[in-house]
Amino acid sequence: MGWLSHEEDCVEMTRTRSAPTISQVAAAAGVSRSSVSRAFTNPHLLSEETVKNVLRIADEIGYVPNHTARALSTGRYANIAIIVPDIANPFFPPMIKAAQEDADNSGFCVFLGNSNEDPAREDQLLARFLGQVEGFILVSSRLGEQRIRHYVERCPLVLINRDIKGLPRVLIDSGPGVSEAVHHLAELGHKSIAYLSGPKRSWSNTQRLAAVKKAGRELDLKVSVISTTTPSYQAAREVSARLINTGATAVISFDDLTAQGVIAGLSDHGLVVPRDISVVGCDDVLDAATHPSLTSVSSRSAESGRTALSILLDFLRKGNTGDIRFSLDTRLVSRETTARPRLP
Amino acid sequence: MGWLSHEEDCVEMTRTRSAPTISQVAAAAGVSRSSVSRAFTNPHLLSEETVKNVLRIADEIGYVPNHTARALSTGRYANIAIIVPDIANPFFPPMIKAAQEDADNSGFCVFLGNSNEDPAREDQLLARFLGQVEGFILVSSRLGEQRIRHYVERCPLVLINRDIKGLPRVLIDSGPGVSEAVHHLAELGHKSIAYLSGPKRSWSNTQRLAAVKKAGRELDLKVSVISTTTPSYQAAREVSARLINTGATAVISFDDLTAQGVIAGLSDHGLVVPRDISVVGCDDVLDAATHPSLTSVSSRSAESGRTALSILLDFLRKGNTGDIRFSLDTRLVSRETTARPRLP
DNA sequence: ATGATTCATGCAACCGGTTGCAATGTCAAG
DNA sequence: CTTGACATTGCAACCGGTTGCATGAATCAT
Repeated sequence: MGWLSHEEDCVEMTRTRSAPTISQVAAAAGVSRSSVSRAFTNPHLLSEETVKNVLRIADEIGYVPNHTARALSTGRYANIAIIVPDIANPFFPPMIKAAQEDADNSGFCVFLGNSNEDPAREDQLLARFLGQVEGFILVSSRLGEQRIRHYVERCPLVLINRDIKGLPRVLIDSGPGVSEAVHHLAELGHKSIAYLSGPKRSWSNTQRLAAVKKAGRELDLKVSVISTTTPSYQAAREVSARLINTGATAVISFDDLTAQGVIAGLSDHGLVVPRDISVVGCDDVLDAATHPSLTSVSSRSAESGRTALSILLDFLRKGNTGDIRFSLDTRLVSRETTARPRLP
Repeated sequence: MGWLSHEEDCVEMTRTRSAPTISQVAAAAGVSRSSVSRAFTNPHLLSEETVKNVLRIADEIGYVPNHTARALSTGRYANIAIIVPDIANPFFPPMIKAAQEDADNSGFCVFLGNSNEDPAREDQLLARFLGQVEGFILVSSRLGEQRIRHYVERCPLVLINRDIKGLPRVLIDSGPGVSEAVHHLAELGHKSIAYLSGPKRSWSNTQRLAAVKKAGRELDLKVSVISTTTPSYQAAREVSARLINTGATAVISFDDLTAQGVIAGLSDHGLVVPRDISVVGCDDVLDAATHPSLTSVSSRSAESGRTALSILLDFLRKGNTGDIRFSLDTRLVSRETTARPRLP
């Protein structure tokens, strides 16, 4: 490991040759800059011959229209930004990937911002992107509503998993899936379950907690709630004692990561999943790739990205608005971490 | 699920108010545009009083310098682009996250491109970003060497996991880590191990296979090689019978995903990891987040991102560099899926 | 032949900043 | 009282495109 220098064949990175400009093409082709411009953007305004000629020369010189200059004069940046709390959280990549792919197909480039769950950083990112994008997708934003509204005045913006009236938003509604999970547990014979809570201020957490409580009430189950400091694997692992003390025979955890933490924590106390305790995750980011494979509430993360992007592009094209609130429901994916409770 | 419209409180997204410009600030402050510009970029050229005054007025009006306009006139875009084959592959997000974070701290915005393993798409992305970035990080590029060199002439570029002479590149060398894994198994007392192979033509697979064989030879272990059709969880799960037939008491698998498949497959045959068979993964994308937590060869994906970024920024600041080939070695992260073999 | 249309192209202003250079003012040294 | 050095500020050109309007030529109807 280290820095190696090869003297042989030092092609290396030299100072970058500056790109050919529209003027150079114009000069070489013997036409005005306008004509070159039009050859690229409005060829129907020019004679076929001129267009062909200009394009040929441009190609020879290696000219490519400068995105930035074009953006400045037209105001159409052909860029959008996606800001997420944590790229490394497996919940987000499928979403980013889907949105990015669709943006790409519409000729848009996408900026990616990682707020690290920090509102100040998120704010800074927004500000930095503001002058060079046509729109934002803000995922699970931690930013205050006032700040968000501030940015909306300047630039179109679509929220994912944040519910603010009047702003276009896509919400993954854990309700149905979580409710289904509770029913699933009840059917297996569980009487007492626990919910391992995520970040207090998170919209998803609120949703999930409410759904667990509601379904628990309807089915006459005992529902205990356990909180962690942060929704991490380690934090979840460490609350297992409290979890066991509740007497619950099944746990629904805020997300898949914490669910895995729970499984490890239970194991630390000699308990085996699902024999001794059943565990359900949320988001289904692991597919079936763990053993035992995790029963989880599917999150449709990719679809949310696609949907948000299409709302954004629709707005950019048609100016259409209205109070858009798109809700994606979820369902339970039943796998190997849930089973009948042990007989007492 | 579906589109809901609330008539009440339709704040909605209205046509965007255009941002205040430098001229407006200049007028309001009674100074020239140059002075406003300098108040933001070279305050030391102005009297303290003027600076204070301009900034105050700018703040009142809500003026923020336009990134695009600035980029056009200075040529400093303060943007870079990262292009990866597949965002959803858990190997990449930590890398992207690390690079993005450092870029952020240096005032750079980052574009993210997803080539979907498709050279043509990758080429298109490069072209599209070209006019608005100061540099590229190209990860596991699938592009032909000629095309890459073509772009390097136009714009600084750093490669990750692609070895082209003369271009700055960061390579993750699985050799040491895999070798360490073999030693680890040998120390535990294993005499016969297996390598579950990944894609035949993959550079990483070749490297890993070679390292296993070499270390096995040195330590006088029996090494069996098992191939799968594709390196998926399911495929790995399905070869467990063949695996068991080799008589190996430990397996090193191409990556973490297939390692998990192996664990599940062994379980299908009533074997428990690590009691009956030890398993080692590669890339360490799961952290400790599974149970039992996976012993794996760390890939240092985040570090590779950080390193590539710092090479790029160094170049942007200081200019010329030599032929940089930065190699990151790997090491074994020993966790819970490896143990002494059962006594025969 | 003539005025009206249409087509192809160029001119010049503009997008919103930055920056080299010149102009003006201030102050201290000679 | 000059003179020169230095600090402040404005002027105007420039970055690389786009686009409304004007121009001139060719086509067409009358």
